[in-house]
Amino acid sequence: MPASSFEPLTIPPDRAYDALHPEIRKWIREQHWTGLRPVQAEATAAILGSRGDVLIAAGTAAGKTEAAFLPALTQAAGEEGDGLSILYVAPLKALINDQFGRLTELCERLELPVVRWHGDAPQTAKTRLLAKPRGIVLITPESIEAMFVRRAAAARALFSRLRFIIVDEVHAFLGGVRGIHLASLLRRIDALAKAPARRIGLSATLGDPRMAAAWLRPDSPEAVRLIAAEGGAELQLQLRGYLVPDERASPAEPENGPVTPTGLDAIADHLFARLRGTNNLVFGGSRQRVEALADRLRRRCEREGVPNEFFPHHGNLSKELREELELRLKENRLPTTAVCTSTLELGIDIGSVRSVAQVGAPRSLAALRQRLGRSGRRKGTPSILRIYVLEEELPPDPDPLDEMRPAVVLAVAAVRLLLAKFIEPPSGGEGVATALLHQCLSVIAERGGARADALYRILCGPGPFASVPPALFARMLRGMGSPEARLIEQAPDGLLMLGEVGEKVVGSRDFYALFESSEEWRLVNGGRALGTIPLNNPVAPDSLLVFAGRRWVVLSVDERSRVIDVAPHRGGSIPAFERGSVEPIHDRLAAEMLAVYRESDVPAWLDPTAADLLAEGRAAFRRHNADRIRILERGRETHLLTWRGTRLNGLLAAALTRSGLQCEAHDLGVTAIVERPEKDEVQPDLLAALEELASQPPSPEELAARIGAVASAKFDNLVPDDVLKDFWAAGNASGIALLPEVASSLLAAGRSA
DNA sequence: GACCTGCTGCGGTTTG
Repeated sequence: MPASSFEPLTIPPDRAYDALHPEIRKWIREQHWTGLRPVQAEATAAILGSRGDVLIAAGTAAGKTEAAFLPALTQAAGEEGDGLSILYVAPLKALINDQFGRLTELCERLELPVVRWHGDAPQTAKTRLLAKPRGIVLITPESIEAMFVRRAAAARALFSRLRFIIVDEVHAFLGGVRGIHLASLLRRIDALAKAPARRIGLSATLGDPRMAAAWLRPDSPEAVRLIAAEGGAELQLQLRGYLVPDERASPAEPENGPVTPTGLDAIADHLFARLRGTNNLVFGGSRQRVEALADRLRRRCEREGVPNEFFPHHGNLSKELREELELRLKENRLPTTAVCTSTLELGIDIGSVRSVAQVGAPRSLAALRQRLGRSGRRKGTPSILRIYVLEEELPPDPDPLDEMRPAVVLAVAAVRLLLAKFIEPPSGGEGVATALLHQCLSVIAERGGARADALYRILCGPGPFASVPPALFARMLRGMGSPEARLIEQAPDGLLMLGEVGEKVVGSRDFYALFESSEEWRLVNGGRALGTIPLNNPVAPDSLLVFAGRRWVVLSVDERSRVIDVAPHRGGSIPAFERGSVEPIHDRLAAEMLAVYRESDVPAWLDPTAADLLAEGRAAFRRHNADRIRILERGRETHLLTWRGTRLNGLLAAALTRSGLQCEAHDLGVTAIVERPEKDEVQPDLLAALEELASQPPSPEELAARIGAVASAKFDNLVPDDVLKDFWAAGNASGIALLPEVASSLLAAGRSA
């Protein structure tokens, strides 16, 4: 972002403190702060010394919230009613509650009301605010949506004079349907106001700040002032490898038998030895593995006769159990290790931890960074990261891909990119159609009716729907108004109103959030809620479960209320949580894996087993000549080594179905399964398919028509089929355009004889 | 062979 696009600051950062409200300066002195941190001084200068938007990107402990609020409150102080001064938007209710606690005292002194506005927040404060709207509201995107749909008049009264919109954890809104939703809501808030409010974004460290700036202010991202701070803690790092027996080779466990011993036992032993006595986070990768690890660690404590200090934390555990653990970490009185999924990644206040462990190779550098940021936050203490990777013992006639030890190589590649400070850009494309349909219904509900041209103008200017052409928009509206859909209907004067089905959709409690939620069973022990498991998980009385780090026997199952009553038990099987797809890896991480295979240096941060596995993988890579040859045959299967990320491999696999091939995408590329393995050549149709792909690639529309499952987001089933395919085609066009190049390089590199 | 996030308004009852 060129500095020349800004007007000069009227306040230099070293004078920022003096520009703050006298009452705030007094408050700062009472906190015994030695002064403003650099990020806070810069942000104060930018917010009080200019009129533009500001993006603050810094690590977890840099004091970002104060950097935004101290100057914003300085301007809001003394403002009288008829509208809010500051709207703060956060992705989590817990974050809103944290900030509320930190702001109340200061706002009281400034005589500014501050109100929490989310589903669990007290109603009385909301009602009081509506009587005299002023001050600060802390809110979730879904509650903004609800306000537009249910209390349009209140929305106008609250938002018409806003000075600032502060968005916390901006990185959590980039590249997802929830971010599209919020961006659209911010646009609609601006439309209510006499003058658009300034926007302040708070974010973790970003790979490319320009993308966050474009999200924050789509019509002039170049004018968003960026304030960035690098976290500088020393990093202590180890990658540990574990070789486990091939579980497919061993006979199946009898039902209700003991939990299969795996490499997790060895990992649990190491975690027990290293983490006991301090606070730590262990990221397990899946809820099932979190449960398995926490269970092993707890039993380990029992065996040693010491108090348990290892507890699970994931999205299926009840709020009570999770908050108990969060409080125990924050209070820091008893040593505590949370074994978690990504639940403890975002900025809930749990204090600093001694170390972070990652079980399984990291697949996202953005997430790895965020996780690592949880340790080494105090001055002079290092960040400690341990990565544990499992590989299976090879069968007598192994597959070349297994021989290449991809898990260990992926972990090495991820650490190299971590050290190179690479962070992947947000992935985009999905959910645009769902969000646009949803916002059309929402605007019609807000206004009690709207003309098509007004809808287009309100929603499709600069922002998440900017690239939607009027003709496609019109087709979507026509589809929504069709006799089968009945989402909307047109009055004789042309006004679009909600139709019979539209009324039902908008009236549902399920309308406000744009992400899916499945119905789940509640697990209860003696009246105490333990958490939930998905509905598709079959359980019956006498079934055994491992949940919340303990073993349970099912006492009763109540179909109607979806409650499972359980009691503690010794023995059990691990619940099979809902299975989805794998977490995608980025092109750059796949390319780094190739670099790791090609080179021969062994990083000092590998333990002996990891070093052996890396050497084994590299030897297999050379043996298969995989640097030169990218088409590897093995019986029925032909591996195409693309060294590309998950998204492109998925498109390649889909494109090859055009020639009748069955393909599977994975981390090293795509595997085609051919019909007649007795032929000792590559099936001519695979080579022909690649040649055709190189010379005559499918158009995005053609590929969209071929793919059955383009519907993935919440309201996609309400979007007309042909319209949905056009949105999919538009979202994937850039990836599809790369297919000829990928096909050509596969062919040029050659194939195994 | 994945994870996470959120939720109105009304009428009734209870409580300070």
